[in-house]
Amino acid sequence: MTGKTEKDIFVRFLADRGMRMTNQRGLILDAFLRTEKHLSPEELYGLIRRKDRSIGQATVYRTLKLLSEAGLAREVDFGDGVLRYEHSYGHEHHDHIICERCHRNMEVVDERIEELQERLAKKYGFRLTGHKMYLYGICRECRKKQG
Amino acid sequence: MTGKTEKDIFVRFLADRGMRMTNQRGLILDAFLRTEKHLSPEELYGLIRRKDRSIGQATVYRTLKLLSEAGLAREVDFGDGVLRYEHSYGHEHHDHIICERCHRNMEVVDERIEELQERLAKKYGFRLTGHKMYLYGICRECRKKQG
DNA sequence: TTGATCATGATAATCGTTATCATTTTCGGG
DNA sequence: CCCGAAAATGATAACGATTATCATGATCAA
Ligand SMILES: [Mn+2]
Ligand SMILES: [Mn+2]
Ligand SMILES: [Zn+2]
Ligand SMILES: [Zn+2]
Repeated sequence: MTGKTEKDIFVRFLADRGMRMTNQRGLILDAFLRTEKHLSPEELYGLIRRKDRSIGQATVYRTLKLLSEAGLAREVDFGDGVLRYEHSYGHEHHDHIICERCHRNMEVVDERIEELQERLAKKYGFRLTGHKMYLYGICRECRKKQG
Repeated sequence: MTGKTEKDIFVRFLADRGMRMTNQRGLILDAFLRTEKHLSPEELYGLIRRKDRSIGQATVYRTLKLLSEAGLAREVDFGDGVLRYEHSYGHEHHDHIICERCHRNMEVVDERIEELQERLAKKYGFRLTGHKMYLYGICRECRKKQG
């Protein structure tokens, strides 16, 4: 039952802060969970709009921010000026590799890199709290097509 | 004589594209080279303005973009919505570690990480063309001040 | 039921950046 | 030098993503 646990978490998160679960927040959470992609608020707004014409885009922005704080979503910044969100609950940390031609992207992890990042930070006197790593390249398919 | 070689490079870069070295471009390049910092266009604009009240900010934006293409500057995106530029000529690639409290930042490199990134990309069928890695943490000074 | 609180959607505002365009500067022949 | 094409500039408008504002509507607990 996808979404059951997540909805519970969200409801609790909201309650803890004196906020309410609403119809709109439910719709947005559902649509978000149903879509296994890195979604921009605009994209999600477009999806939901097809079901409910009355929803406002401000609410989508607001709710995605809330989902992030609740630990259900995670912000992803590919560096193209648009913020995207990915599932966070039950999805381990990972980094991304993005094709510069077709923008196809994959999720990758390398434990050795993670470990070395930790050490690197320590070496410079920092307590590491997080990191962003984006690899840019040309994917196999695009290389086949031309050079 | 800081700036001599860089100016030559810029002049040649411009000439190759049928563009001209101008007074403004010279001023901007000088101020950029004189400042050893990650500079936003606004900051640079502020600096130059103190010397020449007549300069336009559009010219600063335009020129920084040109300097990037000429290989003299490099864009840096700390993820706070402002694009910054750093020296590129004679400055090897490096990554950054940023304090989330005071925004102090350091330049760091780990050859083992660079190597592993290369392999990771290959493993997923990508030819790596570049990467962005930003480590976020709390610096020593900030940890001393409070927790 | 009823007021207090919270959420919503439309819209204005913000902010960094880019586009537009009239004006100025530059440059290479005459 | 002087000219006209080409390029550059600066003021300003426009842009796109996001956030703030605010009047209206929904929800809650007593
Ligand atoms: Mn992802
Ligand atoms: Mn740097
Ligand atoms: Zn591709
Ligand atoms: Zn600090």
